[in-house]
Amino acid sequence: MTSLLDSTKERILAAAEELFAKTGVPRTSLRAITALARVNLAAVNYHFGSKEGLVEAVYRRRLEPLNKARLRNLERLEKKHGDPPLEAILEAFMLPVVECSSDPAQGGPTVLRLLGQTHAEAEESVQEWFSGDYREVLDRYHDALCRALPEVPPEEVRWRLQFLVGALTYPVAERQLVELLSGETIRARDVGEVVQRLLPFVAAGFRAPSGTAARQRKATRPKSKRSTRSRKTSTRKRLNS
Amino acid sequence: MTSLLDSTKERILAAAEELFAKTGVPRTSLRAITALARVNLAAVNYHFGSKEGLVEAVYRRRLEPLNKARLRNLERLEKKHGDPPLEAILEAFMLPVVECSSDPAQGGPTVLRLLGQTHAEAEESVQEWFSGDYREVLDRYHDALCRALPEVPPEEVRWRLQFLVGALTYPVAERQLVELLSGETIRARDVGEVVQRLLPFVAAGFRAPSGTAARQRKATRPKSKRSTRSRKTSTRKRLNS
DNA sequence: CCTACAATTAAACGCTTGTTTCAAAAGGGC
DNA sequence: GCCCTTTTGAAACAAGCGTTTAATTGTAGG
Repeated sequence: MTSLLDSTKERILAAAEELFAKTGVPRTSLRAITALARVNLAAVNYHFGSKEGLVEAVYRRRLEPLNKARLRNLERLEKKHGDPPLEAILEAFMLPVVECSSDPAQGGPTVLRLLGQTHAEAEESVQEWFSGDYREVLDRYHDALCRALPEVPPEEVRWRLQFLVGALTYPVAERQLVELLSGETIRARDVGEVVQRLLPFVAAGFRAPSGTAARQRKATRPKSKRSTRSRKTSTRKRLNS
Repeated sequence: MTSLLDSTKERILAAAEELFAKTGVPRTSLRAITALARVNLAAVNYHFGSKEGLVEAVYRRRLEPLNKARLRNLERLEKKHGDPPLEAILEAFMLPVVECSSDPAQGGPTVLRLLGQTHAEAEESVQEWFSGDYREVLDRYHDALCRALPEVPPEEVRWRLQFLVGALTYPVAERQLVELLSGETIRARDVGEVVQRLLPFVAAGFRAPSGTAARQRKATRPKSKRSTRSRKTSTRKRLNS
């Protein structure tokens, strides 16, 4: 029983993580992993049972602490304020991503591409357990957000939480693609910058009057002349066609 | 030269699209595709040269019209108003997604999973040409958005455009995952609903005061009345720690 | 009818994949 | 020393992959 930091097991995990993040799980062969980790091919099946077992271990190692940190942050927040303000909640949700991606011991930047691939890869076994942990996180944050936004219907909050996840995951995971698409204009120095820019954006989004239930117009009126209602009807018209 | 609608070529494209969307490109074998399309295995290499050629054709068939529609919408919009209002621009960007996903002839719902996988799959050849067309779209919309939002710095607009793409792509592409995570609470009847809910969200986000430009003004109290401005300083403090 | 080209077919190619086998080496406990 | 368990090692396995070949069929044009 060797619990050294660079044991065979750990080296496999590190190599697999790197290659999974770079080229995706299905395109990464065990031989490429074991070559990079400088271990024997059979070691993967010995330590993890199968490739799928390795995949799950790789994801679990990173996503579990992330979700735990999110829950811990929220708990601490709710202990301080009874009902934390919106920005604090959003920050509690997003900051763990920054933390783990700036700490090499927690995986560094590669983790994020991994996170982004979680959704698309659709690795059956991963999504299974992942949805369990992750769902609890989303539920807890949904509750907190609903208390912070009493004027927004809970169903709408759920949607916006999904929008947040999308807006957070995509630019963070596909940074290189984003940079390619935006030329030199956007160059995220670190994930912290992404979050810092994302926070005001989603905070305002969460506070927006709900599109479906908005008979009320308490919103701050932008300088625009076009009323909020006029575009809505035009939207709905086209959507129903 | 058979240009029938269910020629071998078309049947391959349809089958490939379906399987790519369901299980991803690398996990979909040519044999599975040709079996579903009920054509010979060699037909793929005959008509598309290689698997990569098929992948590119599948993506191109859907994404090219989508991007074209986005450009066309924006053009028409700018002809009507000189500087279109924010919501109209966002709508012009998002609606083509709805249209193509509700029209089976344009691909129907599967297109969206395909779209979502574009980013994660990192299929080399696809991203190459895709980034060309797509970048033009993003650039044009960036210009329009900047004119609609003179108070937001152009760089910030670029970021927010990326957030929009993420928020649009993720729930739309991973609908089944989203539903799994949110239980019965969220059930998107169609993509139109997603867009309809997303529009007010991102519109408010785009209008939010820029987090970076608004350096250290007087800090109002965060607790007071949901002041829009006070949150920024507290955020920055924690992010810099 | 015949020619030429397009399209389809069945079979095989070489290669890579994940996994297994079995023997050798290493690591304590007594 | 020895024994037993854990871990590594090299080699092979069957299965699946994308691709190619070569023979066949289909379909106009002269």
